[in-house]
Amino acid sequence: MVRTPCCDKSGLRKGTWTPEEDRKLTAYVTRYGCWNWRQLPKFAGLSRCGKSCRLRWMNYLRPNLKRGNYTKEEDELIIKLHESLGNRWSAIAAHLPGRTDNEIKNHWHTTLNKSTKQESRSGEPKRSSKSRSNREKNIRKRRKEEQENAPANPVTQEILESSQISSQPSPSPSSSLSSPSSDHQLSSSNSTTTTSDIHAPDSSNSLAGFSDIIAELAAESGGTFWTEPFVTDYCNIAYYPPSPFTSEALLCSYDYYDDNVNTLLW
DNA sequence: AACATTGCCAACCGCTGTAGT
DNA sequence: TACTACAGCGGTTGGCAATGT
Repeated sequence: MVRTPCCDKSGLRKGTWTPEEDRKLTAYVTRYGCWNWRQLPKFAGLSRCGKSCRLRWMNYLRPNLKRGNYTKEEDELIIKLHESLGNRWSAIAAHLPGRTDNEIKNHWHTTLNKSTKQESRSGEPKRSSKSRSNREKNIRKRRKEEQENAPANPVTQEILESSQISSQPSPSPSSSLSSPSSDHQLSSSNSTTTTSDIHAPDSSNSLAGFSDIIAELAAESGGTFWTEPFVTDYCNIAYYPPSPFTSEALLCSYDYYDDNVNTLLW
């Protein structure tokens, strides 16, 4: 993960998502769906690439995501599925509602992989893949520090690089493992997303009286209020700007959110 | 107390498959 | 058929907290 708050060449933000960015993305996707990840950040007022937005939504902001400890049953299921499916994490995730492929993958590499290896070769001095990767990580770290501290002499640089032991694993035939799109049951991204696909806020919620608040906020925030999704600090109300599909702005309640999203938003 | 190592996991990168033209 | 754009996948990275020395 690249957490350092920085911008890439094209001015797009990278690294950790801020609560404000989360709010904007959540507000936009829940209202309009992910009709086009590439274009979405522009309309949602985010300085992120579409890919990053998609990942953030799928792995963290999406409603009904299960977070926290894995149950024994889940662990057993993952191990079993991994035996039959291999590293097809999205296919495995399809069997565990509320869990994302990324989360399962992390869990596998940090916990399950270790325990399965321990079982398969007990007696042998154990060296988990994780600790190996950590050693490699430290080597990389030191190497990086050395390079940063090293004088910018191209010859020295070349010698350093040529003496490096590659810590990169050999390329795996990941392409052969790529799952067909039919596996992607969790996919919420396609251009034909309908309003019923979207967890649309319940418009029956009474919002009378909030228009004044919104008008006030609009005055306070200047022009940006009308160009970005906005979540008020006062109540479970979000303001949505016009989308590419509708010219009407909308006020919506967040009451339908599950605990995860509520925690994030409030 | 200070430093080193390990574990966790969010996020990025590069590649592939698919759909549209 | 070839090309392009996009979504999605799996591998990898690296920040940070916890733990060990």
